[in-house]
Amino acid sequence: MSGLSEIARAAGVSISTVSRVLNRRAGVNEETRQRVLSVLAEMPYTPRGLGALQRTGVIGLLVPELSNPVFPAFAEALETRAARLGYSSLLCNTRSGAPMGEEEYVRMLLARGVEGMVFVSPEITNVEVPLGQAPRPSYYAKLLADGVHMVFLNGATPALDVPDVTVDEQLAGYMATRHLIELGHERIGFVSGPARSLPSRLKRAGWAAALEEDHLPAGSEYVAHAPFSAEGGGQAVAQLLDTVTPTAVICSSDHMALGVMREAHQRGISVPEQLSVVGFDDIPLAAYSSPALTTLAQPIEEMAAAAIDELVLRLDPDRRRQGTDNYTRVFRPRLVARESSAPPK
Amino acid sequence: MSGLSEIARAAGVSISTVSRVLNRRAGVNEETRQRVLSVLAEMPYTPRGLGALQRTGVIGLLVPELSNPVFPAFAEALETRAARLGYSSLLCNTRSGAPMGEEEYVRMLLARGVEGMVFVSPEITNVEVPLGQAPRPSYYAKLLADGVHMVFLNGATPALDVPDVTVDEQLAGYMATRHLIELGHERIGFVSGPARSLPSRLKRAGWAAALEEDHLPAGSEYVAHAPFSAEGGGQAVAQLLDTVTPTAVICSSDHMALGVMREAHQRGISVPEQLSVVGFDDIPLAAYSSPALTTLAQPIEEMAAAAIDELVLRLDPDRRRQGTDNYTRVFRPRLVARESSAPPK
DNA sequence: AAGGGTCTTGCAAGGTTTTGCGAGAATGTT
DNA sequence: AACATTCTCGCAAAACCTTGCAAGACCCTT
Repeated sequence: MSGLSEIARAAGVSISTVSRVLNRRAGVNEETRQRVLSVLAEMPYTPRGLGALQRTGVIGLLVPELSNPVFPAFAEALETRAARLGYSSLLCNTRSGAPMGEEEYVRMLLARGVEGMVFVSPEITNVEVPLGQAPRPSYYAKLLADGVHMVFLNGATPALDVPDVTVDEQLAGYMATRHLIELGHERIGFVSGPARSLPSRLKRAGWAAALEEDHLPAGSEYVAHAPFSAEGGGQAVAQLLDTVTPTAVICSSDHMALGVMREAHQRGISVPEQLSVVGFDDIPLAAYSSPALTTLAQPIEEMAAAAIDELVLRLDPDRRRQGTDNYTRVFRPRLVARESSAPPK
Repeated sequence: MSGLSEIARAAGVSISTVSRVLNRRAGVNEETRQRVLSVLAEMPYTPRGLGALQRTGVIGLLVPELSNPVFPAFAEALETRAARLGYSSLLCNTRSGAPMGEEEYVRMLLARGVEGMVFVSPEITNVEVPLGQAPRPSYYAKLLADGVHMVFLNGATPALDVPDVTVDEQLAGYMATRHLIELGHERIGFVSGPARSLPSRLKRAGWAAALEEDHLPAGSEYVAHAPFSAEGGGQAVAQLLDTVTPTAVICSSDHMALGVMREAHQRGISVPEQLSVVGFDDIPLAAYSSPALTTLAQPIEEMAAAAIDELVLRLDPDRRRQGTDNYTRVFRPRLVARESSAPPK
């Protein structure tokens, strides 16, 4: 949240020059312009006095993609809740195009005068860092230091004092696996998202814990990594079917689970008779696949409400939380047993 | 494009009062507030600071909802194309909450300094106006007069000189029905969206035309209206199955078609053996249902590219289209025959 | 009817951004 | 080398927005 004067000082130019750069006016040397722009990249410009409506009633929502239906579902739930509290939402798809990363979108939103933002499955969860350790704080720390209000949804990190709302991924992995074990399965694969994804690693931990309780195999040969997509799910399950021939798999997302079921269908493997499939998310369409998908539901509405409420609490000067301490809410996933899981033949 | 002082003068209040209204501060009489707001509706407020930023590189995307996966798909395609041309996108879900209508979102986007916008299936298509007649121009005309750049995607109206990109809905209805006729079906129902929806009415016209060519029944008893949702599809097909017992149905959207297939499944009616189903949109998940959905594909990528290119053409002063004449591009839908359609038993 | 309280609104001070203007630097011309 | 032209960029004034404060209006109580 830097005004014109801070940026001018950092760039070693006058306020006027910064103003000219921002307004794309002529009369600024290209070299100077670049210097100002690079400073601007470091400290996002948020007009303060003029035009900078402090209470704009607008918040930003950042989702990583739109093709997995869980993100539109979260977006809609967040928007609905925000609208009820008098805020309108600007939605940004951070992986929409190569040139724009999450960071650039944040800067753009700040310049557009959003009061705060909700990050859904933020970039910060994609890190090659052992479980338990804290990843590099990256630019979120800077935003935080600048007093930008934000909330993480399904993507916390202990390194940052940001309120976060998440579903218990590890418990989800455990519950899904437990469900399959109780049905009598003994070879249970994990169709996982990329290895760098923290949620996938947490789910795997839960999966392994459940299996080890019953002395069932939980080695890495039972885990196949692939991108978060239906195609990825198909690829990953193909790999498992070609090697360890599981009788059941759990998946990192419903979206991947749909790919799994399609691959099974194409191979003539019937679900659930020959292969049980458990998804994760409970996207609205999960009930509409056939067989209807057994899945671990994230309480999307409740989580969205919690995230928005927490953000608004910090936005609203009247009811601003006293100690803005690290606020974490963990939601329990809920098993929704439908048709895609059954005892093995 | 008015500053605070113009608005204050127009509303007959002081600048301070307008400022307070804009910032939602307490201490303004409700009556006064409404007066200011109504003036604000007439002359949108654009603070010098932001409004002066002529080339913000930001465009707005307005979609009616997010639960039907076709809209996220369009949004992502639009964003990707825009990003490639150096524009970042702000996405708004106009039906996210009761209080915010499309119109308010437009105003908000304008105040946030967007350069132009793409309306996907805009409100204007929801009108109780006979086919061929022009609906009331509504507030779009005012935007147009103010020089706001916009493009309609799947929602044109001849009354407005706005470039538009659409799929040929009537042809889609015709092609879907033709496909089923050629398979040998004779009782073909139409699971339609609400009667006020122009696209649904166009599809119905195509459906009726195909049926009448072969002297097959095309009466209103073969048409069931329901909201655009999976639940709606289920309700509508239930109504048809209880009355005219069609051997095949076409649907206003894939989303509805999924509901149709679920309802059939629950009634023990097998698809496609006992009921053929043809959807519309070719959402990414259509290939992942089972049976995989036969559908009429909208060329989403191409349409999105056409819409963005047209908008950017008008935005960019260098390559601005000379005669900004009414530009319309109509895309042909494409039949994607998958598993949900087959000859009747 | 007077007094006190609350609500509403404009004024003016204070902070922020834009812009006209001029000085200095860089480049071109004679 | 001297001068003219153009370009850059800061200064300072103007324009603009926010906010504390006080005056006026309205209502209720005494």
